[in-house]
Amino acid sequence: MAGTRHFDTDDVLTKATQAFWRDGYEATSIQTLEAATGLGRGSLYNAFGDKAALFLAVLDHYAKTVGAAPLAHLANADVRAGLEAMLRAIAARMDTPGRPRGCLLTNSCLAPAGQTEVEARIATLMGGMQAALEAALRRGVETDQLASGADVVALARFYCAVVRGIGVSHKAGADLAALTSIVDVAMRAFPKP
Amino acid sequence: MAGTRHFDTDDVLTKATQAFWRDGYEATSIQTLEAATGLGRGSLYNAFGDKAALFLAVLDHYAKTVGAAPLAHLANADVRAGLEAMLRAIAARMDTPGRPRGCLLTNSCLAPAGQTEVEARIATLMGGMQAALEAALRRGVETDQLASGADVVALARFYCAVVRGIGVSHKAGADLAALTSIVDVAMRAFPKP
DNA sequence: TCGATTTTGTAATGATCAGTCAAGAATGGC
DNA sequence: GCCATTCTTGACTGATCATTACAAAATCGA
Repeated sequence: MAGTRHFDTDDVLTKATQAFWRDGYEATSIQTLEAATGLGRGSLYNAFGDKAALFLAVLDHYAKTVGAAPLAHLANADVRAGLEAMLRAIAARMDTPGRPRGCLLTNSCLAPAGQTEVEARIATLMGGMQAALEAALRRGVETDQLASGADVVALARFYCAVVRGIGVSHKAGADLAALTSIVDVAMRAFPKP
Repeated sequence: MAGTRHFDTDDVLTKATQAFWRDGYEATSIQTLEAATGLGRGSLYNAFGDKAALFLAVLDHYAKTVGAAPLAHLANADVRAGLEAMLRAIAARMDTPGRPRGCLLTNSCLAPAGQTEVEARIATLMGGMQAALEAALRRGVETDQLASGADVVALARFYCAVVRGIGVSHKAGADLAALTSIVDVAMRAFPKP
């Protein structure tokens, strides 16, 4: 029953992402991944390498799909509106039923396996979001939507922290109404032009 | 070498807290706890029960010591000043060298132990902080420091999320300057009287 | 001083973990 | 149609895990 690959890599990564997202890196065993993906042990090791390498592939896949989607709102010409839309999109998507709770990156950031490479990748991917926020805010300064003295780095750090706080709150059981009320208050920290 | 207890319960709990805080519930083995506390396997099981029961004791010990300390600032008559002092104290304490990164409760919430009793305890302890914030903010409304229409529940949720976001940011590598800049921005969301 | 009780150290248990390996099976190039 | 290559399967390995059982040792009440 072999010779050519029996599965689609993206599909397997999506299923593996669900498993890691739901249970965390350490609590997700190879056996769990076999059941989640439908692949055998050997196929997983043959296609992705060891568990840490598979997790790195999962992190990248998550960042490209789930993580990147809300960032598109930052392209809005109105920086404040774009930021708010991004936050609301993040809150709304978290609430979709059947989806693992919280954010995979945030969850994994706090459950390090001692794998330095994994920690570095998480830091890189998280830094990407902060960089995107900084870029959008800097554009806001250039277009006079924010005062020229606005501390865009501090603002980016803050809204990054809010996103992470929303992830933790959701993981801890918060519902959509609670998450959106956090967004409401967070937007009051946005500086006037 | 036995007959009477050779250790102080609080001291052992403090050492066990460090271990769980640093590595997380699952990554902390009984062997690690033996080394961290200086106790043998038998003593640990005899004194605390199984690993989950020990972790519950650790969570309570953490909440009573590390977690409760910053909340004292909320007793300030000036609600806004008390809240800001609490946030700054949390940020400052996180930065102390040698201390495990992040917040034990937040870390444990995101890296679930699979034990429902543990998860329930974490939710309870986290809820305690939100309740303390709500009480302080409600007092602010009663003393006309906040407008009577202020949504104290939403504000409490928001500042709770900020604290969690600060914890994640610190775990992810943020330094004291970064954490305090998050506090600076967060305080701008506090409503004017 | 002596027996009952509690604590401690150590060894052993069964389960589960990540990772490996050899053999079988199906494909593609020729 | 055949061979080399690639993929899958399933059993296996050694390590580590939490937990228990048991015996030695030390204290306390009498």
